[in-house]
Amino acid sequence: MCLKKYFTEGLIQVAILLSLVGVRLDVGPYLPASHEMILGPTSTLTQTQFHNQLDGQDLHPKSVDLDGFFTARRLLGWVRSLDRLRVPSSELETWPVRPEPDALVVGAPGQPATLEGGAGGLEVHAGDQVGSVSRSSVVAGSDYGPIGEDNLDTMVALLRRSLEEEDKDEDLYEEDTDTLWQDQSDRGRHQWPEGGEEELLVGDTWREIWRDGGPSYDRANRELAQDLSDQFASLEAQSSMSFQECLRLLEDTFPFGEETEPSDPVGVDLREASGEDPTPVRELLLSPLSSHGDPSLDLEQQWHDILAIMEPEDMDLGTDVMQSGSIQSSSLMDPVHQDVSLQQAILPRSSQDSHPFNSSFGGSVPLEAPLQLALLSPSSSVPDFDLNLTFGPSDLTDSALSLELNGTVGNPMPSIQSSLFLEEPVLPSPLGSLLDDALLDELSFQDLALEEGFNPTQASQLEEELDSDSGLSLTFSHSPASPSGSEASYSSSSSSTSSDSSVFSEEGAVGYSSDMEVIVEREEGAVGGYSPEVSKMYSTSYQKPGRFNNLPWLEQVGHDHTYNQPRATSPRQGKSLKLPKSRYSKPYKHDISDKLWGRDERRARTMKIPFSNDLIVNLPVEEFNELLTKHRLSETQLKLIRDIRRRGKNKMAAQNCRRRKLDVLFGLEEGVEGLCRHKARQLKEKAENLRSVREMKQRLSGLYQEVFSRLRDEQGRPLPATDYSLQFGNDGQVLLATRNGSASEQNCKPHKKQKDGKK
DNA sequence: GATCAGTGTCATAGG
DNA sequence: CACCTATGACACTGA
Repeated sequence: MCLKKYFTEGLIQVAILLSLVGVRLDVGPYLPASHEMILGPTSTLTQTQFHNQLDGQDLHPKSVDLDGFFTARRLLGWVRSLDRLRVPSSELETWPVRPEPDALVVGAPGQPATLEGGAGGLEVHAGDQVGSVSRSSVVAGSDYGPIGEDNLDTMVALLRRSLEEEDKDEDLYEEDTDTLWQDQSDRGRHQWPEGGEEELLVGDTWREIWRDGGPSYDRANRELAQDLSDQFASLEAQSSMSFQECLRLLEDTFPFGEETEPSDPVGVDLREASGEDPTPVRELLLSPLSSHGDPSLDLEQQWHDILAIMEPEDMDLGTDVMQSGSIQSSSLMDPVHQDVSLQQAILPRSSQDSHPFNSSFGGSVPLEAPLQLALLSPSSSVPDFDLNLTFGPSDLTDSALSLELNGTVGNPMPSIQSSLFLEEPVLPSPLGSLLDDALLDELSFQDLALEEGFNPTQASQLEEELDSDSGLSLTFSHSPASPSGSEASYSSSSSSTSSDSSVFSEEGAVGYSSDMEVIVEREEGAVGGYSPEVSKMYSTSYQKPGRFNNLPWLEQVGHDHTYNQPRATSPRQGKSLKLPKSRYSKPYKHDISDKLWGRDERRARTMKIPFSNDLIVNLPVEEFNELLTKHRLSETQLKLIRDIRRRGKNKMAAQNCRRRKLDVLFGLEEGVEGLCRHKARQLKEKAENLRSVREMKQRLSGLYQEVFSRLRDEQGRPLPATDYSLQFGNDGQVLLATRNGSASEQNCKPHKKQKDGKK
């Protein structure tokens, strides 16, 4: 686990570095599944996983894993956000490196070692000790402005310092890794592509590293640090850098071809590192293609090596994808398409479960993947080796998460930009549209919206996770480590309820079974004992494709647990009414029976019932009776079977009932929303009408004044509007009335003519 | 320890 | 009348 963790951290560092150079990448597939990171590799067999659908972001807010969840979520989101992180080359130009003689923490003048919030854009922490390996983390924060030279200095120095400290622990580390290396080198040997004489030097170098084990690998790490320093130094030396140059730097960085003196304890003098010509050796060791051949081929090879570094166990996979041309060299070389996604290059994956934090960390991750490979499965967990670039993720801050908020040119789904990355929360529809209508109204319908109780804050709070899990649950009913709902509660409570947990008796069908049942279950679970012919016999009338009629302990595997998820097809999705965290969110016919077989399954096994509970519950009554008659069953068994059937059917009925309840509630909610929308529309209409009336009044007032200005009394003097008023008769006549109420017919017709003329 | 949501189960009504 | 479904009520469990 430690090594795995370190590998992940190293991967993060690689991601950071690649991103800093401007290469868009996504290392998501290489990270362990999020729930695995949080709960450990065995989490698929824990109940927490069952309830906390992390990939679906359905973690219960009361979960004790929440902290870890958010930490991992933040970290994962950050790393995946690197997919969108592209530092323009012009920004790289502003990264001069000034050599610092003292390696440790030499922040900017007057700044502490930790440069959080400093003028520079790099945040460097040193000396985080985890186990025996020192770690340092480099965090680029968009809020910090351009990366300052001092900070870069610090980072480079810390890189070296980190490796120095690592040397101190080298003995321990090597001792720990010797065995691993043996294993890894064996595996890695098989997975290196056979290139014969034409193999690139970088491949050879790494092959040696793999074969030689830890020491060489440490050297490689040191060389990597050395190279990084060199690259940063050369960045300083270059006043401008094209993307291709950045790529070349990247290529130079990752071959690890140099062989430093073992006696040189990592801490190569920074001046030397940032010296004038750090590259000759590396150039000598670079692959012939890299310097002479087709640059695209070379780049592919570099990626190939990077893949080998990152995922030696999946080397063949990377090779396959590489060969399939998923890395478009042309696009790599195209400055416009420089955001090459490592994920795209390596393996496509489904949009759902491979992006557990999709909705929270932006939709920039490619969603078009048609293929899902099993990189996230425990069996293909990250290799047990340490990249030794030991940037720690523990120092990642939220500010770092705000990296590259808007620079997502290649974002295929910008609309799903995470609220975490956006200043303004994305309003869910239809509230969002409602607000849109309101806010866009020139009559300041924001007030209206607020009056309606819709404000952006509330609306954003209504935002809800969209994901659902894969629909596949790995809850094994026979596994003691797979509590899986009621069975879990039962198992865990069986000891506490041992008082009434006597061995299955006549009342066993309704009572609680004992610990012995658990034992029986464990022992018999692998046996199953359901005669296949039974299933075959009744398969014509009762067929549930994909079910395991004769392997009841496998029935748990294929169950659809998406009932725990919000209704994906509902327009209510992502809205209020927090009620439905239940299975009733989808039609629940005969394909349920999730967790049905908790107690009853155990009882049935204890009583040696020769067919599955699935059959018992779901067979038509005729076939059910036929089934009973074809087996010699005791009264106790028959009673249990009938109880199982009754309970199973009632359970389904209850679930349907609850689902209907929720449907009613959802319908009401939708009705309320519709009424709200209607009300908003009406209010908007009303406001428009008021505006229209106001406008007409103004026009009328203007006309009124104009008419008055033309009126004259008998002496030809203008009539004061304060003394007279115009009144309009029903017949269209216009009367001039005095303010005291007495109207006069004075100048009636001329006035009318005037008025009409004005019209 | 209280509270809550989810779930299973029972009793009962009704189709 | 048997069977099934629906639903209220209650208990249990984990969070």
